[in-house]
Amino acid sequence: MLVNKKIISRFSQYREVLLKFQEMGLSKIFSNVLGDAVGVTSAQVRKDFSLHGISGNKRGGYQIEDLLHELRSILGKDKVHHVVVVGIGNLGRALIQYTGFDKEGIQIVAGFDIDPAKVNKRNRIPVYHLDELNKYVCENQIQIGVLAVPDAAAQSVCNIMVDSDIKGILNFAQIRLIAPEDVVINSVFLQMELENVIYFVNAMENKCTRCRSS
Amino acid sequence: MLVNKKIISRFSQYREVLLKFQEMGLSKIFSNVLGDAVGVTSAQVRKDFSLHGISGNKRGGYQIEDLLHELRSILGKDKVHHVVVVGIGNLGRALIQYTGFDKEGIQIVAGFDIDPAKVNKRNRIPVYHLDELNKYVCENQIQIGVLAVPDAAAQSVCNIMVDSDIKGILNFAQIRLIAPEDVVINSVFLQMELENVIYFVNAMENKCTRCRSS
DNA sequence: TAGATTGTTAATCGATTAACAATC
DNA sequence: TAGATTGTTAATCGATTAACAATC
Repeated sequence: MLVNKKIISRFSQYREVLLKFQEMGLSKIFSNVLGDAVGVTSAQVRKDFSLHGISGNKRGGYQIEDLLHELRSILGKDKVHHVVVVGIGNLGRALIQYTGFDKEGIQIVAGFDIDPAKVNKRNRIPVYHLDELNKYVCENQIQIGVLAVPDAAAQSVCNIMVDSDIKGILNFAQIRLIAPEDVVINSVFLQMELENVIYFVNAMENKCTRCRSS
Repeated sequence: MLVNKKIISRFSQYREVLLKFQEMGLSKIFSNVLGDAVGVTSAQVRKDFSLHGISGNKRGGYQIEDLLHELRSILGKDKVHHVVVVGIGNLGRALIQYTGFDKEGIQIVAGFDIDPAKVNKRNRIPVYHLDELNKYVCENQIQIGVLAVPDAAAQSVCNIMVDSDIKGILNFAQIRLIAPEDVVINSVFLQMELENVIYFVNAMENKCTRCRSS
């Protein structure tokens, strides 16, 4: 499934800004103000909203409360989302220990690993053996999973997750996962992100050298 | 600085595929074969290469060795890049413990934290106090840093990094960092990536419900 | 009403792709 | 030479933006 990350990232930002405006006591907002705050044009704001069936008043702009209500539901913040983390290596452990997701309605409820030594059911967030994933996911109706296993194991673990009826995977392995059409896969390639920085630092350096010498 | 992530991610993939082809004993490759392997058109491949001054032979395709040589230098793999990690929380610790970067010429050489309790100079990768960042970066001519501190501290730590003459930052804090034009900033918003998955799983579910009911 | 803002259509922009002349 | 592939130009596509009619 192909995802348009940009629009959802804009919605996240609209929401953040609107929450701040609301805190400041404002009740309505115009597309150009919101656009400025987020760094997009007013047309973009209006189009984003209109495509999602959100309408304002021709004269009075948009009601912040209405917008936030719609954004809550668009972004799925109207319910708590339970997430499992599969692969309790350094990254997986970091994710289950991070407590910042909770306030955004994302709750990491369990970890899974193939290594029995990592199993620990008495943690704040329990870690189970991978064999228990299917049962746990079914019983707790989990839809979202984070995949943080080594590259070599990623596809087979992905298959297990898909079989367990997980519908969305945030993948940290450096491979393109293959999954059915109806499963959402979003991959974060950390090494590539770092390589990106290196590439552009290099590129910039070369440009400057050229500038100086010319 | 605005980065075109797509092209560099394609270059990374070209490189991976070419390494495999080379291992299989091939010495030349056509744009359509490489394109197929990476999932892009042959025109894309040729354009990417020609824009970077890489040329092939009208009849004989591209020499794999030449391509790899160019890609090495484009991707900065012709030298080892030293990277520091600032902020040794869960994520920062995961990054300095991860050993997979090394084989790609990326070497994490030190961590920094404001908490004296996290300082430990006898680790495989030593952790110093943030106050020592400036000195360390100058002495070791570090250009690249990973920023993994809490959101509230991110901008001020970013400033410290920029002052120390770090030229590229991989940022994990959920804020838009402000930095001089000549500093490359690449941000990974993990929470947003997870929200993305949630959004599209929701969207897909609604679509299916609608399909079924209609 | 006059003025201002939305909602939407048409124009623009950038990136990708198709097509084909050049040429090995 | 005939055939095949590059390198590049023109066409296409999707996303963003400008512009403006509708209307509060």
